[in-house]
Amino acid sequence: MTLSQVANVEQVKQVNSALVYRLINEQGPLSRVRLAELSALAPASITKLSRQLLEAGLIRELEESTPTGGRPAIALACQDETLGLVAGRLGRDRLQLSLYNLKGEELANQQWPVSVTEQQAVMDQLLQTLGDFIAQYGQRLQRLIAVGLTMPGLIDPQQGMVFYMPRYQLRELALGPWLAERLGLPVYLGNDTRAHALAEHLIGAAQGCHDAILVSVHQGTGAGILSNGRIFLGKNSNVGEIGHIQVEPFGQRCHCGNFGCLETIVANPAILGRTAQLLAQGHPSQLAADNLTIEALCQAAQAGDPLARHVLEHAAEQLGRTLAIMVNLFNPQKLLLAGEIMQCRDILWPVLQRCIDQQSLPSFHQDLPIELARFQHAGTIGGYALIKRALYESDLLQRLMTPSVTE
Amino acid sequence: MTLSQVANVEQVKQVNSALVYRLINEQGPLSRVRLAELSALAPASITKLSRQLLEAGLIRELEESTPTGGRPAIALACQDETLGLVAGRLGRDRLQLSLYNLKGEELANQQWPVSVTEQQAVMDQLLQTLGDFIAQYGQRLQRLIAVGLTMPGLIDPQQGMVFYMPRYQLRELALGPWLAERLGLPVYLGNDTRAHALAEHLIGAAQGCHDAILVSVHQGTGAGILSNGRIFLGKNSNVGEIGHIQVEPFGQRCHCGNFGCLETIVANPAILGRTAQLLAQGHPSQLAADNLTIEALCQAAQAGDPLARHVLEHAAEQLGRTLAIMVNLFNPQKLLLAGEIMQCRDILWPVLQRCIDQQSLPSFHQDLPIELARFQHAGTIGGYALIKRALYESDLLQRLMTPSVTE
DNA sequence: CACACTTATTTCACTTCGCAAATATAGATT
DNA sequence: AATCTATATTTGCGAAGTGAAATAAGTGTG
Repeated sequence: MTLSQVANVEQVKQVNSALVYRLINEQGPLSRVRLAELSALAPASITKLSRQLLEAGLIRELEESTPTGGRPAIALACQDETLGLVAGRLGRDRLQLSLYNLKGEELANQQWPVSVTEQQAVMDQLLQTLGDFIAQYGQRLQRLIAVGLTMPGLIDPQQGMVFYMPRYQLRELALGPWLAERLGLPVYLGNDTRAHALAEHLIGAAQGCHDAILVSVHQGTGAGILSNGRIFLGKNSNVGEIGHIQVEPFGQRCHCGNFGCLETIVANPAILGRTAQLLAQGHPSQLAADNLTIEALCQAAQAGDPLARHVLEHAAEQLGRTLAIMVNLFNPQKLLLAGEIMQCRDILWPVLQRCIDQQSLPSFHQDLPIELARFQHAGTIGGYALIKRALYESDLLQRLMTPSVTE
Repeated sequence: MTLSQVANVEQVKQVNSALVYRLINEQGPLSRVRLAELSALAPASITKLSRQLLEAGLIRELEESTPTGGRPAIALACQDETLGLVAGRLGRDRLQLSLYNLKGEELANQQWPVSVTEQQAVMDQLLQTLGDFIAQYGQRLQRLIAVGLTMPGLIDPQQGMVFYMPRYQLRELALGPWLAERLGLPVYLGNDTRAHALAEHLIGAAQGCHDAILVSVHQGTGAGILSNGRIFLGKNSNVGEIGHIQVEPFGQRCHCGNFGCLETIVANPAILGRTAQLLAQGHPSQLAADNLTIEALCQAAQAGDPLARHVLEHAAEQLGRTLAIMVNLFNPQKLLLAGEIMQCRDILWPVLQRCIDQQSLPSFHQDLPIELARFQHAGTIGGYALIKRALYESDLLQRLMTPSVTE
């Protein structure tokens, strides 16, 4: 049962080079002296570490010298325009792929419908499409370092394994290693909402925020919980499936079998369903029953339509209760919300705020901002975040610094 | 903002010596070879580390030789009978102190009423009592290594600070350092319920269980959440105050100001209050209104008294909902329950089980045992757990291994 | 009883880490 | 041109873990 987190001397270097790399990345171009200050490492160590990062092509020296009294500092910056990655999201009916440089700029993107629903077929299409995409766009970068792939489903990011994704009948499939071997690139897998939260942490609205919660409302409702700068995953790596928290003991039956799950009230289909139902009952509204979309609903609500407002406020009420519980249980510094309905901020926010204020501990909700997420769709940015994190956490970085054995 | 978790070579040793110490502690007497296998360290390293632990008097060599074909192995065991600690709990109206050896055996215990309610007076009484207790019982051990003190209140264990404990008007008080300086011993502080959960993890019902939740129902309701072998504390170190999760939107007013908090239904005073109320309304019961205790309630319930059963089942229903939410949000491997009402296991468990089964994700509640905690009162064992953890996490261990500067 | 055999532990030479101090560097200042 | 100053690098050191070899301490065997 050996819980050995044994440490050895090499790991020290791994941790420190990752730290230096992260500092350069996050705090802009830095001189070696400044790095030494920030990292609390000795200048000599910075010299050694930065040399290796330079040799690996992960950072570069800038030319411009800042005018100080003495020897000009050489600023170190990340080599983040010529290095990049392929990020993908395998959604319920489409596959999106993007090429990012490490800076986070999207250099190319494309998407394809996925009509197959059987395991091997999906795997084949995924591999084929990825291969083609890399062949087509790969040379826009000097070097492609990895592939980050996200999907709505239960994922074990450690093993690169898809535990369960019903849409394509995936079950305990070691997709990561399978792709990695065939593509000749490291492949990182993750749940899309959790990866989205990570993206908010790294380059979005949760920057500098070690404890935050992202709630994303689309077809379902999911959350990504940042705790101490890390995604909280729990025993099975899948904490955040808040859609099936029961909020109405005698509520509607959910497809999961239980009653009154959050997803039966707060999720696009549920919201539209309830709207349609109320319309059919003859409640007055400017909405047309035949072309009901979230977009239309939001516009109507903002225009003052009582039915639209009512539906959204009802959803906000239950979402707010769930948020309040999460605030009590995770004590975050910030709440982020994503999803089409969030454009009705003016309608939703007051309800959410009231719920949280009334239903969570004062010391937990004081100064707790509720904000729009920077990325409103989980998209491919989550895949980018997976790779960025891997660089920061030294496993991928180490791979890039040791000239690989295979090539 | 320097997030520097910079690593240096010394830390490697700290981590490894803590690992070796922990292995010896948890996996019984071990030979050096076996330790090398378990820890994945080289035998040479084990020799060096174990020598230092021996010199510090933290472990000892056993005499008995096991009959193998070759040179007999020297078993290393923890020096856990002659080393010990003082553990205390500062409750709402009393102070309990115990002397434990490192094995966890209680060698002495005593308690005192605390009638003062003002900050300096409590501090003085605490210091005085601790000093006397140590003077009286300290020599039962070869060495007293630390003091572990728990209390119901908001604690910052890192700083040894009491954020907030209304009973004694404590607020942002650096009690740990204050006591440590005067007692000449390291003092560790912690919230009692969280420390209780830690005790369950280290020597109680959650041994070998990296993810578990303890819910304790006494005057209030609190939880200790073990995640990945550590107590989950959140940003302010106080995650687990579940008593103020709203479970009944239109419920009773709670002393915290909100309505329908869990504590207005599930907590000894709430349960007794509701019982009294129903009795007053004339509901038939064998209970006497004038001498209502949890003990009496439980006995009545087990004897089949309908009112007592009803009250307990109602509480279980709300507790179950809360547990289900926590299961969804933390994905534990085990649930532990503590408190006097838990003696009515036969009545409570089925309700809790049903709630969890109906209101949490199947993959999260499959094979999720609900058990009685080993320790039913938060007592002084939490203080013992704080010290034990400090030993395992290398900060206290390191202090014991370097012959201290002060003496 | 001497000898081989087996297993456990220690020793020793080696590499790596980070570190402190000394040294080199490159531009600004005088 | 000499000096100043902040920056970067080199050097030598101590401490970490490691692997191989040496040593220790028993058991079995002829």
